[in-house]
Amino acid sequence: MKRSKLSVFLSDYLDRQPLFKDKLSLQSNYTPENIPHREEQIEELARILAPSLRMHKPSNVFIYGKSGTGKTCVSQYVVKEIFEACKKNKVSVNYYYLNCKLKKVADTEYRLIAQLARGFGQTVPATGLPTDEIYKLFIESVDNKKQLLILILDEIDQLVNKVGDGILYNLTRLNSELKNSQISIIGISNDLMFTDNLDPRVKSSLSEEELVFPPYNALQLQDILRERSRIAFAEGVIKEGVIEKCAAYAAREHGDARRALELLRVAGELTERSNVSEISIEYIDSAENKIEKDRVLDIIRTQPKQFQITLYSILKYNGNGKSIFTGDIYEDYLKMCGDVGLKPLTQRRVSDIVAELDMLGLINAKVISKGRYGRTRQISLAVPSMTLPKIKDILKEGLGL
DNA sequence: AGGTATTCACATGAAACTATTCTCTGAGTTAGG
DNA sequence: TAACTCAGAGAATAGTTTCATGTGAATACCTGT
Repeated sequence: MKRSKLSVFLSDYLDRQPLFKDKLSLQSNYTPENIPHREEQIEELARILAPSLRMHKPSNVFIYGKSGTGKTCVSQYVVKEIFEACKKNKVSVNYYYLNCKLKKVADTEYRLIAQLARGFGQTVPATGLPTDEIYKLFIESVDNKKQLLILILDEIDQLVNKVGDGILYNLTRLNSELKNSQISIIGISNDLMFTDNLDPRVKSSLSEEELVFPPYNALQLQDILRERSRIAFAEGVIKEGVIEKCAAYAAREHGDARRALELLRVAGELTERSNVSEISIEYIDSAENKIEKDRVLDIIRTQPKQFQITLYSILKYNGNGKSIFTGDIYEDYLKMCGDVGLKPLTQRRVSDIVAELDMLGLINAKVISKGRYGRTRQISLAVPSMTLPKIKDILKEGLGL
């Protein structure tokens, strides 16, 4: 009697007290109305942006800080407040938030400007037009009335790394093209050294003001977690010490609040799934494992075939404890391409692929010199060995082996 | 022994190429008046 | 004659290839003692 079993399960599920009250508040895109331990930065940013209330162009701001230190959160919060205040006072201020890392949305100059133009009601094709045409469209749509525009560009370091700093130069120059409107830019960067290798002209005009967000320490993380968990979880489902442990884990990782919240959320999900009514410390460990495992498996699954073959070659060598070098991998890669029926890439490209796999954290690839015997990368796997069989399965499936 | 020069096996960079997707334009075609 | 179709030119973009140059240290080769 499968059916009754299932219905028992379902009604059981409904009878049980839910752990979560509002799970959304643990998701990374949630903006809380209260941001603990960032009062200073909020105040500073507000002070910088305040001239906009009088319709004066605020300075451009640059915000630095490691991931999960509340940069996005704070800037969105402050700008939104300013926007509301301006609306109340009938001051024509507008803002637009854009994450420059989003694939296919804002990760090139063309797409960034196109996305902005779209934000102001233009219909812009995804490709086909020259870039300066897009600039014209954007300027047109912004300049049709007198207004102040605050652009929040999140993770611009990624964009500039990819397409160069010309785009920032164009952006700062935009103001001279505008007759009625003015644009202020808030640039957000994870990379603390970002402006160091920037064109000095861009640097001086873009970072008129700078804000640094230090990482949270464990105690601050606890406050954040407690605050959120009050919204997210039902009363009393979190056992003693859970929050502290979450905070400690995340503090170890340069104080990333996002990680801490994710950890708590996944721990909650695991607890719920195993039919337990209280989140205990053990679940945090399994949550951490699960997050890491999911991340790795997901990355591997979504890689192109060429990457998968390369990784598979590395995997095959890994067992015997010998060090592996690019040359070995490439040889094996060629063979595998024959087996799978794919046209092999050049060694140049495979070398880049290995470097990218390293960036993704799937392998460790260190460039070493073997003296007389050349220079190469020393490669080893960087995934926990317990996930290896699963990875093999995914790769075999992806490659049709 | 100590110092310098070679040399290997790739790494790293830059530019050019390929293929795909998409717009715009203008010539040619069609249908209706 | 206005509306429509369709090919061709140009752009953006991602993924590669081609060509060129760089590089760290184990060895080979000197050199003077």
